[in-house]
Amino acid sequence: MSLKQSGKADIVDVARAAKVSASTVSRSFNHPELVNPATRKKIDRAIARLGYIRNRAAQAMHGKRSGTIGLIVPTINHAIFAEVVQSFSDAIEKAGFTILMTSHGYDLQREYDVLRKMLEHRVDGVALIGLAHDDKTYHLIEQQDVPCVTIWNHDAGSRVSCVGAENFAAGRLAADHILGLGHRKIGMIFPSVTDNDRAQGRLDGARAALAATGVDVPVGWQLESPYSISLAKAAVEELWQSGARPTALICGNDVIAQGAVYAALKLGVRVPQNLSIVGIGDFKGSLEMEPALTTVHIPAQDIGRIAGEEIVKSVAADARDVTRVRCNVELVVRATTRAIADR
Amino acid sequence: MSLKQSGKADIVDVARAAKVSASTVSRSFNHPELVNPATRKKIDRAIARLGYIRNRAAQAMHGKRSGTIGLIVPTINHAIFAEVVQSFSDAIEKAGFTILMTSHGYDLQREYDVLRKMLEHRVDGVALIGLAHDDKTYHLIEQQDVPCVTIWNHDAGSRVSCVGAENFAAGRLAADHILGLGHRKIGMIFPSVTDNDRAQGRLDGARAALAATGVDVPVGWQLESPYSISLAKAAVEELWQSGARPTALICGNDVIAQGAVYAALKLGVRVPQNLSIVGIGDFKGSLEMEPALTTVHIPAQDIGRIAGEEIVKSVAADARDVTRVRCNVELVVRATTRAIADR
DNA sequence: AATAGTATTGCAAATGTTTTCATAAAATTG
DNA sequence: CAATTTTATGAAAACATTTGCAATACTATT
Repeated sequence: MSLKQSGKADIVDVARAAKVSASTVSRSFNHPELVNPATRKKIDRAIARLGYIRNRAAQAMHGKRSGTIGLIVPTINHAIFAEVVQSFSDAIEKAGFTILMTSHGYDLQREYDVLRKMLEHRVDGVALIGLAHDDKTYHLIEQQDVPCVTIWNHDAGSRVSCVGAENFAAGRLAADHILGLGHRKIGMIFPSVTDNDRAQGRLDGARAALAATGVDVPVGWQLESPYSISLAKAAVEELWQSGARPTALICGNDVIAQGAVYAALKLGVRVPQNLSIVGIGDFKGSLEMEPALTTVHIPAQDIGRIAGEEIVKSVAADARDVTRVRCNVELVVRATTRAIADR
Repeated sequence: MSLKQSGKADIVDVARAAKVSASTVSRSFNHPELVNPATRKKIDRAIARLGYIRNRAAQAMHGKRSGTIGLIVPTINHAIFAEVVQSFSDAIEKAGFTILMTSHGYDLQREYDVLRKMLEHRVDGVALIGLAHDDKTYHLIEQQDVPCVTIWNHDAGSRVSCVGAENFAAGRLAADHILGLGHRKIGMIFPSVTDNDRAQGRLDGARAALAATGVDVPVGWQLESPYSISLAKAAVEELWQSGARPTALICGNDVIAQGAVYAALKLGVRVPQNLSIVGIGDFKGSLEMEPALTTVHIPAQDIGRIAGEEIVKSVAADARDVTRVRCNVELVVRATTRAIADR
C-alpha cells in the first residue's frame, strides 16, 4: 500500500497499475456502464493509489466541453454584482460547470480582450453584464458561435440573449412615485452614463416621467456621482450649500441614495419629512438601513439564477437562438419618501 | 477577402492560408523573434481572416501553463470577500492570468471537491480563504504539488503560504479598546465559529483580552449571529428585551456591528453616549455610516493584492516554499465608542 | 455442440498544439 | 569563391486523452 507521491500520474500510469489499457480507464470515467464492475473497482483503487487527476485540457481537445463558463463583469466589488455573480455561479455549478471570471473595470476595449482570452480557454459559453458592448465584442461572439447571455438588462431588440430588468421602467417607476407624492422640486443624482447602459436607461426613464408631467429639473439640480456612498454624500451636501432646496431626490442607485440619506442626516434635513429620497436597485442593505430606503426593486438573485440556467441550457442544447427574459421591477415603498406637505 | 465565418479554424488552417507550416504559425505566437517579419505578417493576416483563436487546452498539454489561477471562496456575496477577490483578481490579471473561481458556501467537504475540479482544469496555482481546511484538502495540494496561497489569515505555523492578518490580534484590539474606555459591562456578538477560523481567532483574541482584565461576560450576553445586518439587529433587540444593559458591544465583524447600531437607533439607545459599539473588519460602508463605526481595520485590498502577487511569483518561479505575509490590523476610532461616563 | 448474440477489452487513430531536429537558403568570412 | 555560420522553415514526434473498430470471451439458444 505504498503511496506514489509524485502527483504526475497520467492515464497510462493508472492503466498500468490496474493492469488494463488506457482506453478502459478512460471508459470507466466517461461510460462506466461499459466496463465490468470488477475492473472498475481495480481502476478506482489504482486512481486513489496514484493520486491521479484527470486532465480536462486533454479532454477538451476532443471536442468535449471544457466545463467552464466565462463570466465577464465590470467589477466584482459592488454589492450588486456580487449578488448577481453569486446566484449565477450557484446555478451553473449545480450543472457541473465552473466559472472563469474576469473584470474589465468598465473598459469595453478591455472587455473585448478578456473575451478573446476566455475563448482561448474554450469556455463553453460566456456571460456579460448589460447590453452595451463594443461591436467587435458582438462580432467575435457571433463569429466564434459561442453561447452567450447578457445579464442585468432586458431589451426586446437585443443582439444576443438577455436576462434582466428594464432600466428604463425602473427609472420611470422611481420618478413616478416621487411625482405621485406631489413633489415638483426634484433633484437627480445619477452615475456617469458613458459605457454604462444600465445608468443610461434609468436616467432616460426618470426623465421621461418628469417630462410627461411637465416637471423641469434645473441643470444645477442634476448631479453626477460615482458609485460611492461618501462621494454621493458629498455631492448632496454641496447641492445644499449652493442653496438648492429640492423636496425630493431621485437617485440612480441605492448606493447613491444611501449617501444622500447620510448627507441629509448630517445636514439636519429630516427624511422623509423635509426631503424624500428614492433609490433604484434594492440592495441588501437598503431594507436594513435606518430609515429603510424606498427604492425600485431589481431582482438581482433571480436575474443571476435565470441567466445561469439559460446559459447552461443553451450549452447543453447547443442552441444559439436569442432568448430574452424580462424580470419585473417593482417599487418598494419604505421610510424615505412621503407625500409633500401643503404649504 | 472573403471571410470564412465558421469559427472552427485551427492552426493548420491558418498555416494553409498563409502558405507556411503549422510549426511556423506556432512559432510566430510563441517565439516571434524566430520568424521572418514578412512571414509573420502573412500569418497575422491569415489569423484575422479566419478568425482563428488559439486553443489553450492544446497548449496546456505540453506542460505549458494553463494561465489560470483557481480561487476558492466561501461566498462572493459578502462585501469583504468581494473586495479581496477584486484586488486579488487585479493582481493576477496584471500578470496575464485568469481566475477560475468557485464558492463552497462554508462547506469544507465541498471545498475539497471544487479543488479537485480545479486541478482537473490544471490551474497553475490555487488560492483559498483562511487556514481552516479539511486535511484531505491540504493533502491534495501537497500531493499534486500545486502552488498555493491562503488569503485572509496569518499564522506563523501555517501548513501552506498565507497572506493575511492575525484575527486573534484583531479581536484583542477591539476588546482592549473597549476595556481601555473603562467599560466592564460588555456584550459580545460573533458569528458561528464552526468551519470559520477567522471568527474563531477574533473571538479567542477578544476573550483573552477580557480575561486578562478579569472581566467576565455573562453567558446570556454572548450572542451568536450570522453575517447579516437584520439578524444581528434582531439579536441585539432581543438582548435588550431580556433586560440586559451592557455599556459596550464587541462585534465579530462590521456587518454585525452595523446591525447593532441600527438596533440601538431603533431601541432609542444613544450611540455612543449610552452604548459603545466596536466592529472588526472596516468595510467600505463602515466609515460612511452615521455614526461612523469604530472598528479594527483589516487591509482587505492589500491582502488580496499581495496574495495575488505571491501566487504569481511562486507560479513563475515554480517554487513551493511556504511564505507568510502578515498584514497589520489597526484600531480606527470613529464615532461609535466613548469612554464610560462616571456614575 | 454449434451458432448467435452480448459484454468486455485493447489497439490505433485522432484531437490541436509545441518542440526537437534536420534541412535549405542566405549571409559572412578568409 | 569556397567554407562556415546564421537565419528561416518544415517534418515528425510528443503531449494526455477519447473513440471507432476489431477481437476476445462469455452466455443463451437451438
